Amino acid sequence: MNAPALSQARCGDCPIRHRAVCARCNADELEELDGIKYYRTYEAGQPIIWSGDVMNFVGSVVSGIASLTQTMEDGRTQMVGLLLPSDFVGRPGREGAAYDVAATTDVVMCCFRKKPFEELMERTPHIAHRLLEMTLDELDAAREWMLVLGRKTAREKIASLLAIIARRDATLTPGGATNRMVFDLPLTREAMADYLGLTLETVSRQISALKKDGIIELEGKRHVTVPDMRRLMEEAGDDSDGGFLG
Amino acid sequence: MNAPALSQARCGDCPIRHRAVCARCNADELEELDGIKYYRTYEAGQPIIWSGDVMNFVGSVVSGIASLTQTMEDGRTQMVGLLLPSDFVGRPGREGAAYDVAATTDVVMCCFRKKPFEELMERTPHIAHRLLEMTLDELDAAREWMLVLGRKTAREKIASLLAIIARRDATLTPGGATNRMVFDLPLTREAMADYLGLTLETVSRQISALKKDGIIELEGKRHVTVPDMRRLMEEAGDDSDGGFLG
DNA sequence: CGAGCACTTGATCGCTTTCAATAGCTGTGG
DNA sequence: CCACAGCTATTGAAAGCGATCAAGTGCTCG
Repeated sequence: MNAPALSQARCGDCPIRHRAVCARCNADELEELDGIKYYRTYEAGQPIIWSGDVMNFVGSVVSGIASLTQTMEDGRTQMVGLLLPSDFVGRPGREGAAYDVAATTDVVMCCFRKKPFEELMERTPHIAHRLLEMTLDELDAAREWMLVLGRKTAREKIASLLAIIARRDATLTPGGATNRMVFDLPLTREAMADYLGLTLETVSRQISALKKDGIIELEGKRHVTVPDMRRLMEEAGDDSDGGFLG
Repeated sequence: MNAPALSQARCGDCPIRHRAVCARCNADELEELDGIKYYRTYEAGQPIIWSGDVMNFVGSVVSGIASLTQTMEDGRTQMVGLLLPSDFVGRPGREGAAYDVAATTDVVMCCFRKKPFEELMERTPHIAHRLLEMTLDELDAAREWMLVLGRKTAREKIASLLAIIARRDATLTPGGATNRMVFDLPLTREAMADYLGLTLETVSRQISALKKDGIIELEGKRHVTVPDMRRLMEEAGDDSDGGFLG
């Protein structure tokens, strides 16, 4: 993590410049954002926000992965979102946080104090418009996940998760989407279970089964090779390849 | 259904005027909307939009209930949203529909041709801002539902659904939220199953069980009395009363 | 009166959970 | 250097919950 370097970084050099909430901003608007932004870093496993807390800031994930989770009184937890670089955290116009946010890997956040950001958004349609677009995308993702949670088998759930991670990796990697994909799992078995609505034992079993059937290859616990994405998509129960390949 | 009357209705008299996407519009803006809007009615069971179709319009549900569903090739379906009066249908800035939309009860929609609406939105922050707000609310609802789908038991799922319907009824009814609630189920057992990620047999069994245990009373198949909302909320597994009562 | 539909109820099956033991890895301290 | 604690992950055996298969009820409508 190069947080110290980042804390002086200009928005123009920002790695998520073209995908985050500020994607549509012009030079003047960026200048304003520059004035109210600050960076924060979190180590893997650390909480970022507690559900119910007053939100003093909103912001974007610059690097690393964070998770959004809900917990019931008896301890059952469900991950309701995975936050990747450029994803937005916090809801303008609301006081308290609705979910727990935690760093899954080491995370760097670009934060804005909430009030100034809200004021800036009021008079900057570029930001409001981009935020609407991002929120609609998240809503689509959440609804896609509802199908996974409600109707897919354990094996299909695992395959769906691996496919999503592979796809996201493809968008960040030069070379992009190919039929053979190699990536590292950013989640523990328990985090995968929380995301998929399963137990960690079932996750482990199904990963072993996919490995035995040659759908995936494992090196260590986290390094995954998918020799044939098409087969993985079939296992996920998605129609055709979900648009993964051209 | 009084669609003929509605087709001449002015926005000022609209029953969802203060909650829909046009909630923040001033008189001039309403005038513009008035010019591009038209009403359409759908009978219970009819499709409104097919997933993948080109969307020619967007719009608001004026009365009745519509459902948003996803379907896998093998026929498994998951409802991903319930559209109530004032809810918005369609996504500005996207060509095709992502989900099937169908009328669950008889439905009246206030429609806008997509292009003119998008243009109007570009120069009307009041609309864009309200749409962002509504989308954020829907995202919260979707995430709450992810917890239901991923982690709750069949009995808790049914209780959660009944609680949500009761709560929505309370917001529309004079008198509002009380500890004793009476309402009609707007969904068939099958639709409830699709929403909850269950089979219709399990839905039926759990409703019978809740009845046997005195959590609910049934008159016919659809008319529900909840003698004690607190008990229902407990069955749903929600912390305390979910803010239902003051 | 019979067809069609929504719903209920029963019996059985099987997938996922639960409970439990073990393996592999990393870091710490004797 | 090895022992041991602590953590993540794997694997096995048994239990339970919801799905599946199947029959039957009650209602509406032609």
